[in-house]
Amino acid sequence: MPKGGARDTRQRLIDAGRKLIATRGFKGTSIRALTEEAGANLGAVTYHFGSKEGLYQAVLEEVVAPFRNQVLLIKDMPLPSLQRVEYFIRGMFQHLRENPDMPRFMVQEIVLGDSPGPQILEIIGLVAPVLIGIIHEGQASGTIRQGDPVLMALSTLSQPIYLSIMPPVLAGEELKKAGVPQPRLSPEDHAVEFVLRSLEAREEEDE
Amino acid sequence: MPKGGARDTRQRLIDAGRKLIATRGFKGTSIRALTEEAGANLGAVTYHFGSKEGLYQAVLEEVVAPFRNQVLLIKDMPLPSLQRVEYFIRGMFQHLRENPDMPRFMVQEIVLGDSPGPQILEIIGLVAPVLIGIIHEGQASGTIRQGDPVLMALSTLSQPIYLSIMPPVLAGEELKKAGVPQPRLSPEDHAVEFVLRSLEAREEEDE
DNA sequence: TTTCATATCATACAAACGTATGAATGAAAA
DNA sequence: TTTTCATTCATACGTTTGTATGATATGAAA
Repeated sequence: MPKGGARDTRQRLIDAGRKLIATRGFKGTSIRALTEEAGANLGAVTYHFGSKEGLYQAVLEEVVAPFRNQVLLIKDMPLPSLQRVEYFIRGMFQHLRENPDMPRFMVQEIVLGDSPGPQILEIIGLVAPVLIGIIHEGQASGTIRQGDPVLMALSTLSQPIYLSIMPPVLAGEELKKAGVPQPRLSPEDHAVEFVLRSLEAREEEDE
Repeated sequence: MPKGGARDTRQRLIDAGRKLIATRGFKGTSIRALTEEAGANLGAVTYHFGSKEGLYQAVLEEVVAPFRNQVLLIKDMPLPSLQRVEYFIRGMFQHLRENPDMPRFMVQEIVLGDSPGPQILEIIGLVAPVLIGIIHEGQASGTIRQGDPVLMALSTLSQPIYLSIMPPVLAGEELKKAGVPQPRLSPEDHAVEFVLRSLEAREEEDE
C-alpha cells in the first residue's frame, strides 16, 4: 500500500468519525466500529491520532473549521445591520445544509460533559461577539429595537440550529401518524422573517 | 433493611439517573456509577428495572411526566392567542427551572440515535399540536400574522429550551475571559418579547 | 539493489462493561 | 415461633472496550 495512502486512511477515519459519532455520540462509537466503517485496521486510530479522543478532536476541528471563515466574512460586510443579520442567518443555514452533522456535534459538546471542548468554545467566542456587535450597531443607528444584545444574539443563533434539527424529527413516522403537520415554508425563509420581525425597531416606538 | 426501603432504592436510582445521565449521557454512565451514586448494590438496577435501559426509561418517564399536565392546562385556557403563547413560554421556563435536566434529556434523545424514544415523541406529539392550534386560532382571529404555524411553533418552542441551556455556557470561565458578555435581562422576559414580536399581526399589514 | 522510515496488519492485554447467580437479610404473615 | 418472600449483597461470567505490541509490507531515498 502506498505511502501517500496514509492520508487516505487518516481522512477516511475522520469521515467515519463524522458519520458515526454525530448520531451515536462519542461514548457510543467504538474504535472498532470506526475502523470498520473506514475500512482500516483496528490499530489505525491509535497510530494516526494517538487515541480515540485524538481522533475526536480532529473530527471536531474539521467540522468547525470552515465555519470560522464564514463568520469572519459577514463580520466586516458594509451593509445595514438588519441585512447583515439576514446574511448571517442564511449563511448559517447554508453551512448547516452542507454540514448537517455540525449541530449534532455542537449540541453534544454543549449538553454532555462539564463544559464544551475548546473548538466549540472558540466558535462561540467568535460568533457571539460578531452577532452582538451587529445588533449593538443596529441599536445605535436606530434600526434595531432596544433590548439585551446578548439574548437577541442567542435567539438569532438558535433558529438555524434548531430549525435544521427539528423538521426531520417531525417528519418521523410516529409523529406523522400522531397527526403532527409538516412545515410548508422553507425553514430558512421563516427563520429570517421570524428573527428580523423581533429585532427591527418600529416607527411608533422611536425614542 | 425494611421492605418499604425498596421504594427508596428504586427512587434513589432514578434520582441518580437524572443526575448522572443528564450530563454524561446514557452510554457515558455505567451501572456501577449509578448504583454508587444511589448508595445501592451493583445488582439493584437489574433487580428493580430489569436492565440499564429499563432504568433509563423510568428516568425519562419521570422527567417528562409532569410536563404533560402543564401543557394540557394551557391548552384550554380561555384567553387571547398571544397571551396563551406568553403563558406557554412562561410555563415552559418555569418547568425548565424546576427540571433543569429535562432539556438535556430531550436534546440527547433528539440528537443521538436513529429517532427519539416514545416518551419524547409523545411529548412532541402533545406539545406541537397545542401550540400550532393556538397559533392557527390567532391567525384566524387576526391577532397573529400569516405564516407557517408549524415553523412558528417550532421557533417558539426553541426559545425556552435554547435560552435555558446557553446562558450557563456563556457564563463559563473561558468565554468570559474571551470577552463574551453576559445577558443582562431575564431570558424569560426576553423570550416572551422576542416571540410575541415575531408572531403578532401589525395593523399596517392587515388584509 | 539495499536501506529506511512510514504505514498496515493480526493479535494480545488489562480494564470496564452489562448482566446473572445464589446466598444472606429482615420485616410481615402464618 | 416459624414461614415466607421481597430485597440486598458479594461475587462471577462473558463481552466489549481502548490501547499496546511486534511482525510485515511498501514506496522513496541511498
